[in-house]
This record gives sequence, structure tokens and C-alpha cells, in this order.
Amino acid sequence: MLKPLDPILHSELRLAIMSILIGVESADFVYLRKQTSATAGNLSVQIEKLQKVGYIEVEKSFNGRMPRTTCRITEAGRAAMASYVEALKDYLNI
Amino acid sequence: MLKPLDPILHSELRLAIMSILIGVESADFVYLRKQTSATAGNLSVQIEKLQKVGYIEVEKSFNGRMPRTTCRITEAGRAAMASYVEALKDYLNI
DNA sequence: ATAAATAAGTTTATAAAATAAACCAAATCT
DNA sequence: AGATTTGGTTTATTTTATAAACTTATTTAT
Repeated sequence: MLKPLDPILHSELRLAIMSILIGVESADFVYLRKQTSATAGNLSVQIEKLQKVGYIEVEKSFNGRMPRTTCRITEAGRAAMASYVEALKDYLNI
Repeated sequence: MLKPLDPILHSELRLAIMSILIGVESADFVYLRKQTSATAGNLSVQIEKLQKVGYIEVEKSFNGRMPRTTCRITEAGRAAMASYVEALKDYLNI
């Protein structure tokens, strides 16, 4: 029987964000925007959702007076991704 | 760079339907409903969407006077699933 | 020095999707 | 005969994703 898919991760942009963050120490807003080619608004919203459930940590600092948003995946985020991947495999028959 | 994910397939219920149909000759509404535990309304709507894009064929017949909806995957559907799986792999790092 | 364009975001509005609730016709159970 | 269940569809509601508009600061060009 197919398991339910974590609705937070089952979203193209949020999955892309997590996929990028899983491979790096941290990534900032600008980098994520370039890699995903998402609009700033959409990226902002989805980062917030991932943070709210604790899958990523977000650090807002300033570079001079320019804002800088740095994201990194949490242990909970890694675990959620691992379960999501396992669940998806059944759907994809892989 | 991550490829866009087919929005028709990137939906839990539609993916479940396709995942089931890929492994059988055909499946009817009742069977799909049991396997997915979706509501009838939701299942009806999602079957229609998959049919509209040509990923499945739907045959509506009668068993006596009781309606019977039979679904089967098409070649286009198989191809779409294959591409979707390949695209997703990049997101999942597998 | 100042106006115009770009950068880094956030907030609000809109469009699209998923889901649920209501409904219908036929069959079955009491 | 009346109530319940089966196999759906249609319509309404909620949730989600996305885009558009806006803010503050920084460059770039004039």
C-alpha cells in the first residue's frame, strides 16, 4: 500500500530547495534563486514554510545594509527527506 | 540544473493512480478507490485529468445497469512516467 | 547630484489545485 | 416500502502555488 507523501516536501520548489541544501553547508537567498530560477516572492514564501516545520534554519543578517538570508538544512529536514524518498520509491517502482 | 516536474504527475493521487495502472492490464474505479483510499469525488476528478492529457484511457460501460469505469495506462502515459522518474531522481539525489 | 535601474527581500492578491460535501440513479438489505 | 449502500458526477470550499506590487538599499549613468 502506498504511504502518504509529506505535503511539505511534495512541492516542486520546496523539494528543489531541500535538494540543494542537502548537498551544501549552507546557501543564501540569491544562490537558491539562481539555482531554482524561482521568483523572489515564491522563494520567500517556500523558505518560510520549510523553516516553520523545522526542515531548514534561516539566518537573516546584513551585509553592510543589504539583507542576507542564509539557509541550512536541519537534522529533521534530512530525516524528512529520507522518508520522503523512501515513500516515493514505491510510487515510482524504483 | 533541475528539470521542471510534469505538474500532471506531480500530484499524490494522480501519481498513485499511474503507479497502480503501470503494473496492471487495467483497473476499475472501485479497485483504484480501494487501493488509494481516495474519496470518490477526488478520484473521479483526477481520473478525468489524466484522461484529458492522454496518460490513461477510460472506458465507461455498464454491468447490468450499474456503471463501471475501467482505466488503463497509454503509451504516452508510460513515457510521461519514465521522464518524470528521471527528472525526480535529480531532486532526490538517487 | 540626481534620476533610473538593479538587488534582496516581503506582503498581498490571484489563479490553480486538491479535497470535501452534496447530489443522482440503481441496487440491496430490513 | 423505506433505509442503506454502491458507483459515480457535479459543485462548492479550502489550500497551495504563483505572480504582482511594494519597500529599502545600492549601483550606474547623466
